[in-house]
Amino acid sequence: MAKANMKETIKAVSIDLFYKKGYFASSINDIARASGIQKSSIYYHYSNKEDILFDILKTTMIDLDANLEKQLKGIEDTEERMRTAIHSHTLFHMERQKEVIISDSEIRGLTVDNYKTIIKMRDEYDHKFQSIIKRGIDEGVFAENDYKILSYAIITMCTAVSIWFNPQGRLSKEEIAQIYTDFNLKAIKVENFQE
Amino acid sequence: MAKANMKETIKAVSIDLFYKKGYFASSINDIARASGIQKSSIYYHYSNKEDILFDILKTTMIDLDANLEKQLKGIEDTEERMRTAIHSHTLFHMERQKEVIISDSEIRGLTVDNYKTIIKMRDEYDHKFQSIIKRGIDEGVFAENDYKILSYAIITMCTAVSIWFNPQGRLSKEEIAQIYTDFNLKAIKVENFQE
DNA sequence: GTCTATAATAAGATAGAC
DNA sequence: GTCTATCTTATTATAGAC
Repeated sequence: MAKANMKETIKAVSIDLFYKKGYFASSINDIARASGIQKSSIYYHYSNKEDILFDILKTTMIDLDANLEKQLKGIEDTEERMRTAIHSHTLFHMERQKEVIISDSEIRGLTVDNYKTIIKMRDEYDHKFQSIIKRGIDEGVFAENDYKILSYAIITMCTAVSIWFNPQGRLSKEEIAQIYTDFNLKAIKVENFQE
Repeated sequence: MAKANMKETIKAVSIDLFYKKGYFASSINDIARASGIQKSSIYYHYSNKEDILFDILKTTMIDLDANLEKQLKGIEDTEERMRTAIHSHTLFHMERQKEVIISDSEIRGLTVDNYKTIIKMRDEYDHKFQSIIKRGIDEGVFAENDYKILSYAIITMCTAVSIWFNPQGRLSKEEIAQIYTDFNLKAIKVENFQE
């Protein structure tokens, strides 16, 4: 943590603190000390505490969405798009564990305008999952069901991997993402040869 | 909110505030004003702020577990036990929406001993799901898979219903619990007549 | 770009009267 | 069981020097 880019240092340190202690329990002083500067110096880089939180939440959402778009690019088949979306979402929530946990637990720390910005980005992201599920049901590859409820169910399950995932655990990120993808695909697909 | 039982009033008011604003963002003063008393009077009923949080988290875990045990009582068949466990867990997370959201987002507000108490209760509860899944796999009713990962996946999905559930929404609690139960059962069952 | 010093406020908690 | 008054400390944020 040299002084190469202090703003990035402050951000990285804040991600660490907000993840461990929570946003409200972390003070500007905590962030300053962990960054190796005085608390007043924080205000040269960020206009206030909320600004740091907003920066974290915004870049996380941008990266999450960019990640999804990149993975989906060129894939046409609906089932394959669903597999890819679930896999990419799950993997991201293990790769960026700290930031996504902050994103999910600290949105209340934002004032109205910033809050609306993040919620809007999130809604647009969620909508992409809903479109795929809806199309799958229309095409008859996915079983008839309430596509909104299905999207909430799948997204929240794959988001929550960030809560229990342990980088030192038995299974690799890739293995877990694969189990999650198979699990959800099996649950939404039409059953072919059944009773 | 009469003065029938001020301790219960304080608790109910705190559930409301912690749910809306978060534990750290809610002050003793906020709780006092919403309860209709002065902030010093809070300390007659609770020894400190954390004590209120702990009371909420503890009773929620006790009720959650009691609810599961009550529903499972007398059911022997593994698939039926799994259905019941998922259904009861999901329903509880809609019935007690505010408290479970606090439980999931504010455990960090507890000091070490209290934290350990809640985590232990939670682990014991989770273990009951793991046992059912493990037995189902051993019996050949559920598909071969990592039973721990499956338990995390299912529990976190059904827990997260509390985040998006809207009491004024299109579907009833019962309908949602049914969709969730069917979804997860389909995902873990062995496929019988497949390719 | 970072420092020291300080303002302004709000927090959790206690003492003691009624 | 609830009140008023107060202690102590921590917080976010700003002013101005270097």
